[in-house]
Amino acid sequence: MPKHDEAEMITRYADMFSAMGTEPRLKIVRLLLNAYPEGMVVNEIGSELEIPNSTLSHHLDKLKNENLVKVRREGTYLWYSANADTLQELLGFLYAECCTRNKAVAPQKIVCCK
Amino acid sequence: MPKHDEAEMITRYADMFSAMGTEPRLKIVRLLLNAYPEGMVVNEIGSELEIPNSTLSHHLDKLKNENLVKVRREGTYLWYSANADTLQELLGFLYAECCTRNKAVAPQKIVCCK
DNA sequence: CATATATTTCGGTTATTGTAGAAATATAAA
DNA sequence: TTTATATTTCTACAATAACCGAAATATATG
Repeated sequence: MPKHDEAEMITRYADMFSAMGTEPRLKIVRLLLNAYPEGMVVNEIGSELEIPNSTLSHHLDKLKNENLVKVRREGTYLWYSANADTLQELLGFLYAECCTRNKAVAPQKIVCCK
Repeated sequence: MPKHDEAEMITRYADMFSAMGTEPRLKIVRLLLNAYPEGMVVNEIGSELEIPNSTLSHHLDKLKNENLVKVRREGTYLWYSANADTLQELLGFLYAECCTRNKAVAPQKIVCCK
């Protein structure tokens, strides 16, 4: 991989981790994974997690910027859902770093026997 | 799981993600995974990544606080190494969220065929 | 003990982020 | 068009975090 591409890659994954690196946002992602693949309406997320509208909108925006969630409009409502492709990338990155590229963690400790 | 334990768990994983959620720190973790299990001396990390001493010390402290790295002293030198147990936990958490507890991502997309 | 090297702590600045009330926009329905 | 509901944007503030030079501390060695 060319050097600047790798640098961009690191930046991108760092930004993804950062987006998940806050209690409210990690809760949002978990909630949306539970509701996968349909997702949830903003208002439902907000009342479930007790986050004010403007704050929630800000967090959703951050997650959307990192492609960790998707949005679709259905009439008046915006449905947010987890973006499985990006989560797969993130998980794949971490797995590769820990288990493949280096042998720090044994794959079977992740995949089975838990 | 009792409710407050789950809340603490979320906070803990959010903090871990946050610790990895910065370009210099993600680079440090990658570097230490490459050097696993021996690890690297602070100065070597700093010159490899071109991070000033005081800044590096600050980042290492954050990673240490989240147990993502370990330190041991050997004479004058401090050897930092990746903490495989914690990385395994983090990877396991993400895997469980995406692949087990919910079925957003298929396990085989992570483990093989990459 | 004096000196040298490794690493952290201190101090301060700047930048970023989380938070949320109030106002604005978007869509639907009456 | 008016009204109602959903969601975002605006604005501002407080808190946190990144950054790094300089000074302090720790350990080894002459």
